[in-house]
Amino acid sequence: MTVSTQCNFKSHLTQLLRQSAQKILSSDEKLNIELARPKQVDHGDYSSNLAMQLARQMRKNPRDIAMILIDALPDSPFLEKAEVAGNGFINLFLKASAKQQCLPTILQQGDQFGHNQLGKGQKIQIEFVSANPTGPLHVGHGRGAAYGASLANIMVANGYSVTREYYVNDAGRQMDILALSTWLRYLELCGFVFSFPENAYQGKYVIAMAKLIHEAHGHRYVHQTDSILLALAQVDTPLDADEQLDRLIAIAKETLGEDYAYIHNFALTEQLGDCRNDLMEFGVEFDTWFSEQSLFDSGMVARAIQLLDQRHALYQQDGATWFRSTRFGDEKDRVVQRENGQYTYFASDIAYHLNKYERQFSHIINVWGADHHGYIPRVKGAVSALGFDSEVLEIALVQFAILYRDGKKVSMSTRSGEFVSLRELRQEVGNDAARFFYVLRKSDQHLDFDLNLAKSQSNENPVYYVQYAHARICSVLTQWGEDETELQIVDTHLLISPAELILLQKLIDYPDTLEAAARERAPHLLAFYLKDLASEFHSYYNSTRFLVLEQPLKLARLALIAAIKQVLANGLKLLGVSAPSKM
RNA sequence: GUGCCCGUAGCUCAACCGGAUAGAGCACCAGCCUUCUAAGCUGGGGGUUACAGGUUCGAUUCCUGUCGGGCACGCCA
Repeated sequence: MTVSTQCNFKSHLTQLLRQSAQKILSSDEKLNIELARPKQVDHGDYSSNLAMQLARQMRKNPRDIAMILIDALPDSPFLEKAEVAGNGFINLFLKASAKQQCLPTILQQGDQFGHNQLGKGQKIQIEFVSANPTGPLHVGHGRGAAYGASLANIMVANGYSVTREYYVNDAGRQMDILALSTWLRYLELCGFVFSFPENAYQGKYVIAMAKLIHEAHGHRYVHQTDSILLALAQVDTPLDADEQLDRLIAIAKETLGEDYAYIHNFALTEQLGDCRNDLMEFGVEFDTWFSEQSLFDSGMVARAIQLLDQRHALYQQDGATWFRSTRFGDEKDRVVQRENGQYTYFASDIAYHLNKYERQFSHIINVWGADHHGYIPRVKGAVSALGFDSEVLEIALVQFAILYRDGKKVSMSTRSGEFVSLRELRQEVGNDAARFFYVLRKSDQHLDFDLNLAKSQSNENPVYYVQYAHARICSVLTQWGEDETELQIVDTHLLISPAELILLQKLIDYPDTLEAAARERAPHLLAFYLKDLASEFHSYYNSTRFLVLEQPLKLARLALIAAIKQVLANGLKLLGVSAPSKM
């Protein structure tokens, strides 16, 4: 790959420094040369601390080393000058012509500009959202969705072959509680009176499902209600609330017989469909919806546990089967099969990860809510115990979004039905604002989501700032009225004002930013970049007129803003945000 | 109590795996529309990076301790 095809000056200059260092150092050791973009313009376009790093082993003054390195730099058509500064920084200045020649490249590459082959087509899996299908997605899930979807797009742009996956917890107790809740609401609709259990699902959507069943099938699923009504009436029992609920579930299963599966399946299908639809509208799509139940049906869970047993990672105690996760750094061992013979959630998760590894991904990224961090050692431990490289598995923790309404924290609980749904949020602030807002901070930081602010006049939302820059450029190009493809071949050497050179450099930074966002699994870097680029553009817009009389100057400037438009659109696309041509 | 994450301007957040004078936005103050979209721009004030030590040429970043906040510590999922 040549410099001009990607405007990749960073790697070009790194190569120059490496060659220079190799001339000086006789030994052929590995050099970690990192070029930084200095904050101040008089520190050059790129700077290196290489001389300081070498100071100790060479036993020389960093400044002296820097001088030697600069003298040994190979010739480059792009390098204007190299200076020693500060304690021994090497500051590198690009020629204006080097920056200018990138414009045609950007315009010709279009929506591919910034993309690279870092991933070399390696298969990578990103599993995200994976919320229990027991109710609507809430704003916390929204963050995981926005993060995962953006990260997936970014990885694709970096040359990875990405599988987006949603793990559907369709096998556990939570689903039973949903089925029970639905049936009880249904019984209410059929005229039965009782107090609905507090720890069952309270949401209105449960009543809506019950209504659908009632409308379609009348009283068909009432069956014999004596035992359930009796159980519901038994307030004063020695059982605690959870045990009560389990008892109700058992009664429901017994009473409904084969019809229990219908209610269960109906609720699952309904909620999963709602979830899928919600995400699709949010611009979040998956390649695979992986069913937990399928792991049981296919015997995968039994096979995984058996495999652990063969590797002597299990033992029996108190009637249960335990996994020796303490061997792998966990605080305590974990049960995989209960005294009653039932597998735990952890058991199916082990099977799921066995399945993931058997699919041979080079990287497996699990996007989890930060409340699951305690779960990491046991899952990684299980992976190691199965004989796989646990480094392949990465856990990206996403902190929850904390909602604020009228300056007060909104408490959220799915059970009580007191939460703000993702759908509600999207309707109120729009998909674009929600997507951008979600990735506007580091994923492992708490996100304070001020509903009033998000709902209020949108000019306070940074997404509009970026979109506005795009729309302004579109407007100018429309008024120019000529064919944009002409701009791919214009002479750009007239772009020499400070603002123009800053903008050119900013555009050149885009591929580096995209690479860093992938390497660090950090979409927020892209969001911040876009804000910066938009800021530089708005400033330029106010200081410089584009549609001037001089043809060459006009074309050069139009080429510049057309390239800015392209990069803004490319970045927004990766974040799942639209790039409007009018606002 | 134990473990993990975090603590940066009044508020919300950055800071490119240890670099140069710690940066934006919001809010506040003062300016800019007969010229390509004012959802914009220009300028200004605002900091002992929670605190105390340590490591080194150099620390917001790494180590130790203290204080403060979040989360997790089930034969739940």
